[in-house]
Amino acid sequence: MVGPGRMNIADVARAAGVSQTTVSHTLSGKRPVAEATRQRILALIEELGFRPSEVARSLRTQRTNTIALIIPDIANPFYPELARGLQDVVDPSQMQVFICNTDGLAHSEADFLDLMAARGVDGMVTVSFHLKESDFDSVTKAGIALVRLGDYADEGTSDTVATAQQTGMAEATGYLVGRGRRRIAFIDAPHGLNGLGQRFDGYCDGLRAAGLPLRTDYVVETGYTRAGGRTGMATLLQVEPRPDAVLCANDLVAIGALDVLRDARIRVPEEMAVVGFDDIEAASMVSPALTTVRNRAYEMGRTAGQLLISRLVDAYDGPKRHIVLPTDLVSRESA
Amino acid sequence: MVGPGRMNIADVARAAGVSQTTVSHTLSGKRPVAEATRQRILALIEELGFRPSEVARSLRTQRTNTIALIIPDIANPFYPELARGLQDVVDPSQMQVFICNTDGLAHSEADFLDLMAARGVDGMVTVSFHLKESDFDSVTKAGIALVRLGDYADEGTSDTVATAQQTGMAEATGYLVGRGRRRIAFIDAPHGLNGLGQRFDGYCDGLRAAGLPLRTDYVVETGYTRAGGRTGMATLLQVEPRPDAVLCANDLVAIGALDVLRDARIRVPEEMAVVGFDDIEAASMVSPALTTVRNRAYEMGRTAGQLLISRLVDAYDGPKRHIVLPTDLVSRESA
DNA sequence: TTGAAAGCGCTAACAA
DNA sequence: TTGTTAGCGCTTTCAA
Repeated sequence: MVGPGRMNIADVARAAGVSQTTVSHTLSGKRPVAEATRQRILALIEELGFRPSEVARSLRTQRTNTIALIIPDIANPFYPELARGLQDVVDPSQMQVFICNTDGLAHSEADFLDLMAARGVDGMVTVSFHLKESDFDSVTKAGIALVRLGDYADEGTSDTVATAQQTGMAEATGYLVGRGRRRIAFIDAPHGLNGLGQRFDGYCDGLRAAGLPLRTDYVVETGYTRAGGRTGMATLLQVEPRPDAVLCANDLVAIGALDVLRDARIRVPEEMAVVGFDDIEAASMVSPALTTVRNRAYEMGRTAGQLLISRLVDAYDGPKRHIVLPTDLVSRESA
Repeated sequence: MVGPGRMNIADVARAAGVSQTTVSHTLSGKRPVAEATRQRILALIEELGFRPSEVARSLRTQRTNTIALIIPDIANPFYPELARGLQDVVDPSQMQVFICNTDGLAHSEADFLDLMAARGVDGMVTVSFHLKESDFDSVTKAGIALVRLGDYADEGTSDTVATAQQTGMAEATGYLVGRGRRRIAFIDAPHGLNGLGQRFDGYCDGLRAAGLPLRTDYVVETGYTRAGGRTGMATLLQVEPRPDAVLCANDLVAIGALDVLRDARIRVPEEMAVVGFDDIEAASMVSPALTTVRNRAYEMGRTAGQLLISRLVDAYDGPKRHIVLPTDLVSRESA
């Protein structure tokens, strides 16, 4: 009540003339408390402004009601949506979310896994480029619920949420073919990382379905960024014959590509169709508005949260679940 | 080592044939440990994969090394940048950040303050619309370091970081006047909330400095969103004589305004100049690229983090600091 | 309907 | 250089 630290349950108990046990049960409702006592304690709690320490509670119960969201970068426009989806779903259970930015670094991804386990989070949601199945062993062994996001070959050992990226990109390719495009290029992001080849594979599928050849000079590999898109498009403009359409690894890349096309006064979509991937908020803001493959970030976050909640709150203990969210083509102006 | 829970410091001590104290000091370095013992313990820790429980440590030390970032909505493009700035600064001190979305609801703002205090966070960074000075009493009384973001009249009682919004908007107004605009409108967001009138005040200042009258039919009030910008601009297009420039409460609103202008085939900036506020990432992506007043989200986050670190790590205990970040006009195509 | 007491896993004062 | 022990603030078993 006074003193340096906050007031604790003992202070309340003393003031109410009962034991800590009774105060605890008044708060938790896990055992009946005489109505008069209950009211007295509640009034006192209100008056004193007492809130039990979550830290102490966590130590005792071995539950922290926290979740770690381990992602490359919250400032990348895809992830805030995802984070919000997760938070909205876990919020009613009074669970708080730690957000960890790995910047896609292998070292950092592994470190956060460790750090968050040491913090005693009840669950983790991860988007990782470098971690292998076995890197999660200590996490699952510690009883931490895990949901991995993205595409993984080794689906057996944790819940996963993925997007049908390959199908989505194949559809987008087909869409361009249907619009009469034949010289379809692809601006890709670095491969060799978890699940990132899927978009490229979808592009190949789409070409194959249309009986078009895969031209290696129509495929350029850059970064995930707008700057990458600029570089990639600049490169493609050197190729003869010039492509009449380009699929991009994500929207940021596509927006970079649009920059170059605008400067070069190449009309979109007449001379060059552009298709992105993700449907970040900015996709609808640029002009021409970006035609893109919708990758439901918010839905991914929600779904991951639901998988977590089912285990942490509803005590689901069945087999691992592997959810694949559909994409859909958002047809705007750029293609 | 086995059993249901994780291994603890006692397991390590037993395996090494020393006391917990020695293990603890080997980890913390707070007291010398014989080199041979130290090596043995370190090797054992490595081998067993032991990490001390942060929860137990927090209970003992009364420090959690966590910070709460309480904001309206992480999915609003201004806040991810801010969050990242904060995280980058506190990360080296091994501090983790809880992100809380209030959606600008008074109820929710107050709840998170309470909840995060109960979680024992060492610091808080808040962006609130509704909270008054006194609402933070229990937080500061609990010894939690506090940084409030935005503009406040009651600067005395916590560290604050603000943007020179009023000046920035006045400058933007002057910029338009300098370009020959005389019929300058303003699309505003709801007032009556902390600091939100500053942008409007800056607009008034700018008009006054140029000797232009404030026309009430040139000021429309909508929401903070792109949709709000659409509504606002649609309203302004009804006014006679039609404005030749419009300042917007933020970039999202400005982008909404651009939507309407594009549909109405009104040329920007020739027939109507548009200026936003914030310089979110999308501002440079739209076309015409948005001229806007830069509100350094990342810098705000960084600065807030530095203020926190100075108190939490460097034990600064001097007077409250009130930092005002300058804005600058980012001149692009829309004005 | 209530209380006493143990213990979650650490850290740090005190003792040797 | 190391160990013993108390205790952070709760929850929960056991007992009454």
